Amino acid sequence: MTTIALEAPSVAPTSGTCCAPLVREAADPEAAADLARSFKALGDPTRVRLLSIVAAHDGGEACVCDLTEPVGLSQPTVSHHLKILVDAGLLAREQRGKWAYYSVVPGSLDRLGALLSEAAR
Amino acid sequence: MTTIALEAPSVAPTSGTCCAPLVREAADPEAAADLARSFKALGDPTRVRLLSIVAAHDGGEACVCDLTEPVGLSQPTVSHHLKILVDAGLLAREQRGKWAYYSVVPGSLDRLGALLSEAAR
DNA sequence: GCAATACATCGAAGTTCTTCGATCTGATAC
DNA sequence: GTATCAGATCGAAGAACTTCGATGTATTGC
Repeated sequence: MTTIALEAPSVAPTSGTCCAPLVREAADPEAAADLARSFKALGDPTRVRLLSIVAAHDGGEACVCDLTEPVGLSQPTVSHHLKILVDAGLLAREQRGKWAYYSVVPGSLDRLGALLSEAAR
Repeated sequence: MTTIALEAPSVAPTSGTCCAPLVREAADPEAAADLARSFKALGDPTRVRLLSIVAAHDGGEACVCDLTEPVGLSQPTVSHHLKILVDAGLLAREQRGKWAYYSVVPGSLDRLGALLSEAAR
């Protein structure tokens, strides 16, 4: 029998749930919703690119003005996507002066990846 | 500098791309779209639950009739979600008699998880 | 104080997604 | 053959998402 314990994100700052089963018996709806929220944040090409660009940027951080041109979208749209990534716990935002610096939350992608790999066993 | 090579899914049956960078320099749009497609399939609570239930089911497979009641949705809706999971390369479909049996594609979740974990380094 | 810059927030328009009932396709059984 | 059952496919209705220009909010600089 496939007994796979997939932890809930805990990636999301607001998420209190932890260690909920994904593929144990029948993944309770709440844990499934938590997981889906995290994956939905990665389910848009623009957001994957933003994550990528931020991670590859000097110092591992970038401000909005660094990001609008590479993805070819307006500033409000980029801000919107960044907010979604922050809410998902994948990016961190730090205001310094009039700039907002975004960086990848250490371990956040790793944690999501571990959930999937663990689920596959 | 954060130099993260994130391979393209290759999880999707139709996907020909492989070994595209996610967070190397600025994730090319095509690779980002490929990745986003895979994650979008996991970006819905119902689909996470379906995946979970299938994996936890006896023999690691289940037919549609086993799935409608647990998720509390109509048969067309469940079929629709299953198709999305199959298209994403996460589930396999096998017709036996008048039943269609769905099972988790071995290694598919693992592969996605590895992409994320690798991207986190 | 005022002007300018960086960014967030606010509608609104267009698109996509989720869901359903109704219908169609195959396979089994008679 | 016909009836029945499992499941896919087909619109359609409603919700959610993506995107934008316009506006609001801080912060810097004069």
